[in-house]
Order: sequence, then structure tokens, then C-alpha cells
Amino acid sequence: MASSIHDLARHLNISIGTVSRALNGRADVNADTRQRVLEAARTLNYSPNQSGRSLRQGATRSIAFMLQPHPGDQQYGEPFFIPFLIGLQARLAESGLDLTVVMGAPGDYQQERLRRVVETRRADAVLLAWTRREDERIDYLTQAGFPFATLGRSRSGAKSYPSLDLDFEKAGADAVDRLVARGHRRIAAIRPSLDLNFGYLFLAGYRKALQRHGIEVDPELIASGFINEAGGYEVTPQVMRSKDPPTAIIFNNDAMALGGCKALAEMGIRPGQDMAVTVIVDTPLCRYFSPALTAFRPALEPMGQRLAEMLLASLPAFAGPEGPRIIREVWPLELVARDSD
Amino acid sequence: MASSIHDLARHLNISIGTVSRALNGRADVNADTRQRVLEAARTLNYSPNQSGRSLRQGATRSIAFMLQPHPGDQQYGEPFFIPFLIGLQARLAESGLDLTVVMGAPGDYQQERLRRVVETRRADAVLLAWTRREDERIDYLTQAGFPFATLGRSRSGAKSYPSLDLDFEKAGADAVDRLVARGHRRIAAIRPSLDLNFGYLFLAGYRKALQRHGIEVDPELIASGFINEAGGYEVTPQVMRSKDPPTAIIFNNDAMALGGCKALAEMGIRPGQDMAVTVIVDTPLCRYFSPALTAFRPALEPMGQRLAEMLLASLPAFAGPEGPRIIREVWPLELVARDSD
DNA sequence: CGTTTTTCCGTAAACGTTTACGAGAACACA
DNA sequence: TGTGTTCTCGTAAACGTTTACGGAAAAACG
Repeated sequence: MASSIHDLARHLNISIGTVSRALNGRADVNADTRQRVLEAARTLNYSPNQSGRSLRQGATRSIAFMLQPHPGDQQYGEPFFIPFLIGLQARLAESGLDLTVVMGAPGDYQQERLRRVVETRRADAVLLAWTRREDERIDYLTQAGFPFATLGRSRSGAKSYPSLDLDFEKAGADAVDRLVARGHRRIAAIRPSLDLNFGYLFLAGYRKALQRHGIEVDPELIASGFINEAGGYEVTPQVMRSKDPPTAIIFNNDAMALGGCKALAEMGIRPGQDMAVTVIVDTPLCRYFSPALTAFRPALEPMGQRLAEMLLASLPAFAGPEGPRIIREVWPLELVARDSD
Repeated sequence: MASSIHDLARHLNISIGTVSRALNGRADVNADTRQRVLEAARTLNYSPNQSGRSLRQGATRSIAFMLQPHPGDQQYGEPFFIPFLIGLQARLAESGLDLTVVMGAPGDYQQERLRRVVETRRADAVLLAWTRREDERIDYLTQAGFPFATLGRSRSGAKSYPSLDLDFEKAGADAVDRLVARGHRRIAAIRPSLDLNFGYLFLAGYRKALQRHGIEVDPELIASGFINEAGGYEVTPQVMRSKDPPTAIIFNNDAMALGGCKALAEMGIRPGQDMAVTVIVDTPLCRYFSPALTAFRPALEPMGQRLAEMLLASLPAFAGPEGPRIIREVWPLELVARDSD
């Protein structure tokens, strides 16, 4: 079943070297023999064994995306995962690279899994998501000299790697602007408690915008919890207990927003009527919730394509004529106004 | 950076053979030297190159899950994907296997991608989902003699492979039973137009239950469309144009249900009040839609674990003492009663 | 002490590729 | 015809492992 390059060579009565050269489009092979080789490869259903090839070339021609489910978030299924991966895969396929998604168990910081991928050389580069403020994965990879790129920024790693992030700071500020324009002055912010970088960015934007509007930043209106529905449910009542409760809440995450709305409902507070609710990252859940949640939407599939491109540009083997380049980009989030504010 | 087994051997002044044996827990190596090898491996940060190992052993120690996004479904992100993969990965990790998810472009039937994985031997086995009635992927894999298992049944492949499926037939029947018990006699069924196997099973259960209740199966109440929101939106009006319109609709898919509800709303028909709506496979979207949709829920994470187990049991290298076994299971769906019926 | 067994380890081949090197043949040029 | 160049291909090494085989040393046994 497994036909090797030797079978092919024997069948054609030529050497394996010539076969390999013919298959790989090298110049020093007669046009005629090349034709015969290609044909025989097709009829014998030959395609090169990837292990052999990787071993010889020191490259696997595949890049790994580290997927990290959050604990308790299993119901949601990492909402923007698929469209992003579709874009990623499309661009990588253009360059003949495979995308393999490596799963970790929920909750661990995937250091272990990352080490395995890197040390056993299962991929030529890795892609990280859910970047943290200080990210040990980034430290590890830079220190190990292993190529990588990130979806999201971080303070780690001295910006020596490509990264594509969303402008959470601007989104946070935009959300505030919009609410202020609609007459709100008591605006709460709820974000994840982990040191996920987008949480910081969001909060920074929120703070700046409030100050710009001359509104004092009230610590009682800022809370953080687990990045899932339970977290939002648990933490939303905190900001409501303020002496001067908010009239609007900005959630940094769809799952937290849904939990928060549940908590509000139990307090007899109707999102969209008694309370303005805004979500920073839009997902289908926001759209179908009732009331439909106003949210800021990322362009996931193009982002996947672009990040793949940026990663490739940083790899010597794939970089263009001007050599490897480190590109870092920040993309906007687009407001989708719905019924909740 | 890349320390090989040769480095290790040189450092310890022993042969690479011994190092390898020590690392792999073979019996014929002195306990003392083994200790030294393990220690050196740790300090030199050695771990075996996977390509070399795969090449020699003819096995990659990884299994591939073929993820196939549906066109137009990108918004939803394959709802039950993540929890299922979490279970899968957990069980595979127990046996030292890696899980790699290989993406295809939306819409193609992933034959091409599957061939690549199989022919270049990137994985030791593959897992298929979204099985079709007649599934060319299954035909290909059985014919190629490549190990695989499926999430979902099919008529292809002569049942010579492990499969785990949900009991869509029973769910379809249960849905009808429930609606009939609540007084409905005109019950519509909307399913995907592709020959996805679960669509057939669902419809079979639906038919049987109606007949059991002495209700005639009306072709006007059965429709099929694209398996996404647009499909549900487009096709739902069809069943409503019946001379004797339905008072209840069972949707075979969450996305189609959402589209259907949109269509109903535009006709001034309120799900849960003017029309009973039931969904066969529950997702978070069903839960958060308004009204919350009554749906049948699968136990995704355990299913992932179990399918991994079944696949392993079928692989000679991992089967237990009684040798490789082909296991096929059908799991129940659990009714989650909500507000839409 | 001689023989047999056991323990431990080194040697070398093999997995399937790619590629540097060199060589024979054909060709061009004088 | 002799020399240099160009085409085309075969040879063999290398990538990093694992493992069958055999042998030396140690241990066990009579």
C-alpha cells in the first residue's frame, strides 16, 4: 500500500535521486524523464512520506495553532475560533503548509503541550492566542528561538515576533463615547480576571474615554471575574451594589455578558430598557440573545488570512525577496448596534 | 538548540543504542545507566525528534480529526466542536497520542485534504464527522486500508470501522411524541438537503412516530434546505404555505431553526405562542435565543472520550489483550424543555 | 575451575527522503 | 580532433531514531 520512492525508481528503471529531483521540479532532469516520473507517480499513487521528508529537510511544512479552551467555557466553544481558522488555513494552504490545531486540556496554560510541539519538532512554527500581559509561552518561544506569531499582543518577548491584535482600547473608548452620547454617566466595566491582555487594553480605553468626558473613574464600577457565564453572573451584582449604581455596563466578553444579563434579570433589571449593555467582542450569541446585544465585531476570517501572511513573512524559508520581516498590526472592531443599549 | 540522541550519547560516553533503550524503558539496560541517561536528558533538554521516530517506527503517534466547516455556517463556528474535541484530546493524551485537527476550506468535501493526510502519512488514524448516507471518504479509507473512526453512521464501508452516533431517530420520534401529547397534529419537519446521515435518521423517526399516532405523513410539511441560517429562513415559508399549515415545526439543526424563527417572525408568527418549535441538536444558541428553544442535547465531552476509546480499541498497537475490536455505539439525546413549544 | 546463563551494551542496518558531488555523454567551439 | 561546456543522471551520505544481533563481562552453577 505504502509505495515509496524506491518502488517508483525501480518501476521506471532509474535512480531514486532522479525521481526525487523530477518530483521536486529541479532543473537538472530531462523533460522527458520528468514526464515519465510524474505519470508513474500518479498511476502508482505515490506521494512522499512526510516523516522521511521532514527528517531530511529539518522542516515539517506544517504550523501549529495552539487552541486553549477556557475552563467552564465549554458550552460556548470558543466562538471566533472557526472563522479565524478558516482564514488561516486558506492562506497557509496557498504556500503548501498544513495547519494543525493542537488542543490542550481546559485550564492549563498549555506550556506543557507547547514544549512538546517545539521539542519534538512537530511544527515549523506555532501560533498563540489569548495572549496574556506577561506570557510565559512567549518567553519560552523567544528564548528557545522557535518561530511563532500571536493573535493578540503581550508585553513579553520584546516585540520580536509578528502579532495581529484587535484594537480593544479603541473599542472600549468607543463604547464609552456611545453611551455618554446617549446620556449615561455611570458606566460600569466588567472584564476577565486573568491577566489576558485584551482585558487591560479594554480597561485602558474605558478609563481614557471617561476622563476625556470629565467623568470620574469609579472603582466601584469596575469588576472582574472568570471569563465565562458563571463569572459574569457572579460579578455583575458587585457593581450594582454601588451607592450610585450604573445605568450602563460594558462587558469585555460575550459569555460574561450573558451571565451578567441573567443576574440583572434576577434583579428585575431589563437590559436594553433599565440598563444599557454593550459587549466588546461580538459573537453569534450576542446576535441571538434577547435583547440582541450591541457589540463590537472583529473581521475574523481576514484576520486569519493576514496573520498567516505575517507569520510567513517572518520565516526565512517563505519570506519574500527583501528577506524576513516582523509585522505587527492592530485591527479595528466594528460597532454593531442592536437592542441592548 | 536541537540536541539529538547523539549529543546525549557523546555527553555520557555511551552508545546511542543504549541511550535509546534507556529512554524507552527497555529491560536490557542497567538501572544505574538508565538513571544517568534520564538525568542527562533532562539537563540537556533532550526530547526525541518526532520525524526521526515516526520514520523509523512507521507511526506518527498522532491522530487527525478532519474538521469540515459548512459554507455559510462560519458565523456559528461548528457549535459542538470544542467540547467534543476536549473529550477526544483528553482520552488520546492518556495513551500518549497527539490530536491534530486538520482544517479544510468550507464547502469542499475534504476528499483532497484527507488524501493528503493519508498518503503522506501524517497521522496514524483519522476521525471523520458529518457522515453522509453514502460517504466517499469512508469508501476511500476502507479501500486504502487506513484506520479511522467516525462521529456518525453511514451506509458506506460495511461497518468495518468504529462509529459513535447520536440516536437521531429516537430524538425525532420523541419530539413528535411530545408535540402530539401537547395536542399538535400538524407537525412539520425541516432538515438539511445534503445527504447527511442524521437528516435521514431524524426523518425516519419523525415518520414512524406520526404513523404510530395514526397521523398521516404530509409531504407538504417536510422540507429541506441549506444547513445554515439562510437555509432555514428560505425553506420555512414553504411548509407554511400548506393548505393546512403546521402548528409545530421540528428543526434538525440549530442554525436552520434560527433562520426559520426569523422567517416566522416576519410572518407575524411567534415561536412558543403561535407555533411550537423544537430543535434536534441543542447548542448554546438554542439556550439564549428568545424564546429559548426546546431542544435535544448530546453529551459532547463524554462522546469525545468514548470515540477516542473506540478508535484505540480498533488499533492493533493500542488494543487490549483480547485484540482489536470494532465498537459501534449510538448515544441518546436528552430533551431540554424550554419555552418554544 | 570450567561451563552455562544472565546482564548489559555496542554495532550497524533500516525507515524514506533530499541533495552535494562527480561522472559520462552530448554538444559547441576552435 | 581536442578542449571546454552543458545536460542528465547515478552514487552515497545525511537527517534522528529504533532495534535485531552478537559479544564481552559478570554472575551463577556444577
